[in-house]
Amino acid sequence: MPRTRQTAHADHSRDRILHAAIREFSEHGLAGARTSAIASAARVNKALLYYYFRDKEALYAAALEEVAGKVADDALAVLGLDCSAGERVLRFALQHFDRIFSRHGFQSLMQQEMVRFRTGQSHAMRILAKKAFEPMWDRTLETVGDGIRSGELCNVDPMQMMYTALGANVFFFLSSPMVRLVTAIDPLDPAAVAGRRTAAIEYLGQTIFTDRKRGARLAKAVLAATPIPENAFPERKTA
Amino acid sequence: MPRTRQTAHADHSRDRILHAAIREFSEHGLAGARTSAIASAARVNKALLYYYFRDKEALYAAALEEVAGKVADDALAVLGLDCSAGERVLRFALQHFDRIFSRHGFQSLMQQEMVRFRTGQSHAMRILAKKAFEPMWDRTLETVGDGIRSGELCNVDPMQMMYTALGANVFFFLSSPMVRLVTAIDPLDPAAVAGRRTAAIEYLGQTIFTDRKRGARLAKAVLAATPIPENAFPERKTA
DNA sequence: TTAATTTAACTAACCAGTCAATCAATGCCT
DNA sequence: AGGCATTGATTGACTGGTTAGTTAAATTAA
Repeated sequence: MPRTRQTAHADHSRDRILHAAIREFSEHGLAGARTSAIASAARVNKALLYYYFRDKEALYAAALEEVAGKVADDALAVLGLDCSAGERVLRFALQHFDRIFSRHGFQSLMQQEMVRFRTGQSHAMRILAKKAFEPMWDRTLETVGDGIRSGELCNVDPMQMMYTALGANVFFFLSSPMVRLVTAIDPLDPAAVAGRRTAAIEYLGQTIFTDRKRGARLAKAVLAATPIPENAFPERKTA
Repeated sequence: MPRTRQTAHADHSRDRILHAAIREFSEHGLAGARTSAIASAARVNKALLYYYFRDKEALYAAALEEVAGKVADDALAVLGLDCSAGERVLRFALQHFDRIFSRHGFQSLMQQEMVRFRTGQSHAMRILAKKAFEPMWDRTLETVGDGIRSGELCNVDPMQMMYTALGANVFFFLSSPMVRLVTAIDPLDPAAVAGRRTAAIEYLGQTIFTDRKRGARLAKAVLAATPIPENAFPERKTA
């Protein structure tokens, strides 16, 4: 069907709502988010939210889906790269780090949803799992498996490997507010982030490859080839 | 001041409220928690909450403080044990794992608070940092430093070591709802938890000690000496 | 009696969600 | 071309239910 100028403009509104929602939900959670805040951030009347989305929860689900979709697309692109399995794993971990840094709202949303899901009140998550995480997961295990079979990677349980690799990334950002309060260091200072980024990937390189030298070399190469992305989703100034 | 039977009973009510609050807040967050739900879970009239606590936020702060205090006490006890620095670090990491498992509410509460703090709307956190986390943190760095100086532990940045060790624990539990949906495995099944617990500590033993054999041996010993605790805070049955 | 503890009943504010009305393109008819 | 109905997009004003927080009275222990 042909896009008229009107429906194009409408899409634009819908989009602004969705992105305002991602921000608001990631900062305040489902219960804490205010629909009026979303509307005004999107520069739109509150009733318009209900024109495009059934209710608050549907908007929340749409926000989650948008985020998960982007994450999965990015990840699949990296895992489909034309390089060795080991390098793909390194790039995957690096992308994971960079995403949490540059789009912290995404991570925040997912984390909150995990907690909500755990307490047995989330339906959205099932959809996300099928649509975004399952393909990503399968592809990751496949890649690690390839690496092990070819002898490039150490023969350890791929799942345990992922816990270590991704857990360190998540925890670094998760703990940063507390670390900033307790120590004199600000872990989110650009230099500190860059340092941790390098440390995490080099550490992974030295840990998962059978040939440690090669792992270290690859880690350095991947880091050199991948600049730190801009923070696309900066914290809002506190009023 | 002498404890009368009346004030003892009062403390009991206050205590029930506090623990009901920990549960409710950890499951629903500050905004999602309902004061009436807390009151009825504590088998108490809602007005009593406001007799003991100024308002919802004060109750939330008290819940956080209670949790952080317990965590810090437990941790300091382990770090003060009469054994080698390396063993203390292993025990510390194991205790961290066991705490997240057996008192998931604690972890959930802390995580939510980190997000809240990050968006610049938390005052409670500053108090926690000084009261609970700073002593714990100092003591941990001290212990790792001792281990390095005595040659027992590898000379790596203690902070990076902690990110790896604790991050893996947090991430294992954080990701479990998603893993359960995506794979056929339930990571929270007792056997799976026990497996991950062993893997995490043995991995740490093999990674941070200069003498890997000794690290592996110590890890096994510590695991053997520490039974998995009961889940003191089981998930509520979903209605 | 007195002071600490506990409650039933109430209120004020807030907030998700609705509705009727308006606005702006698009196409149609003559 | 110019009016005119149609359809989609958007809004201001409203409401009903929920929930944090209050109050004044009742209960209990010492």
